[in-house]
Amino acid sequence: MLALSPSTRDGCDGASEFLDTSSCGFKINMEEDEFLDFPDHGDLLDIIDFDDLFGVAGDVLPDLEIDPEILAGDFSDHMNASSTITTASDKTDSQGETNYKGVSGKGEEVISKRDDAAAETVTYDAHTSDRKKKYPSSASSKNVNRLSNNEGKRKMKVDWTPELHRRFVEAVEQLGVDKAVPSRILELMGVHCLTRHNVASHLQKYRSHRKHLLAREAEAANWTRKRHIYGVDTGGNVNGRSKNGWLAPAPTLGFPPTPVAVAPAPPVHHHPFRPLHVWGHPTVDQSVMSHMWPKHLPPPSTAMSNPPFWPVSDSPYWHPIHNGTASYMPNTTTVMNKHI
DNA sequence: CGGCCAATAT
DNA sequence: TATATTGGCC
Repeated sequence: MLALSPSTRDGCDGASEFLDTSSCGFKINMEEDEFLDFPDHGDLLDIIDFDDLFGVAGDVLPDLEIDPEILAGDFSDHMNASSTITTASDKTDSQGETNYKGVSGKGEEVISKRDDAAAETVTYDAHTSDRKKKYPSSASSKNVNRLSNNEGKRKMKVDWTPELHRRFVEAVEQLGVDKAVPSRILELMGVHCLTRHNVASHLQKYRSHRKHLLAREAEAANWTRKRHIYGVDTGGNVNGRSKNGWLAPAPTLGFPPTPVAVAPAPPVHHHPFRPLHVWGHPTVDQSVMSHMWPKHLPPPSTAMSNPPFWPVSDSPYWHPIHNGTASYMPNTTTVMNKHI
């Protein structure tokens, strides 16, 4: 816990300062500290700022099946502690993606998933902020925390927090998925803490996920189509591939055409919520969403549209972005269901 | 510099 | 065991 780093310099500090504030939201975990672990206790909780989360969450909650109790009960406790957290403060600044809260909406995550919460929350670490100050200036932004035991092994593990990832995605979008290269991305992101390698790897992963998603999407489309054509239903097939919740209609991408999505998958049925993860979309989606639902600030199902999540297990934040260059067509994503 | 593969840690 | 992230190599 104390590893915060009095010195705070990993190389990150200086660098990202000017970026925008948000940049700093990321954090790095110390090697493997226990920080992340959320014991049941709630140490983390203390750290975390549910406040923000919940604040917004309110909207979402209703949709979700979260137990209010839990939230209320546990959280309240934390809250006090959370005072420090400034989670939102720092990062929220960004375009207003305040969706973090939305996250909480997920509900499940909050409670059980430590990953997300942890990640995010931790990210902002109260301590850090505290001591470091959240100014955009330098400190705050470290994605990387180095944990050095006394020894000084500063291994930093980059935590690709939602924020960070978001930035990453933005950059990629701007560049165009095809053209996005590590160095550029890095520049765009403005986060100097990261190394080319880091980005490259992430990029790789990102691409990979994207590919998967697209593939999945296509597949789904085909199936649906087939079904439609043949009039046969696949029955419960549902393709057994669902690692975690792949089949679940991702908010992000959902099925494209899905003409008849209705009867497709029996097995999955309508569970309260599919898997627990979420698929957040970084930016684009949001934009899109906004367009779609201009009236209400909060989109219909906010629950899904939260970017805050993590790579909990599958494809949390990886979403398909087409090149952001000019088109924001969510083609795949977003909107597909409308016609249903 | 960019990408991929392999290794390691969680 | 699966996944995420890092490091190294081409």
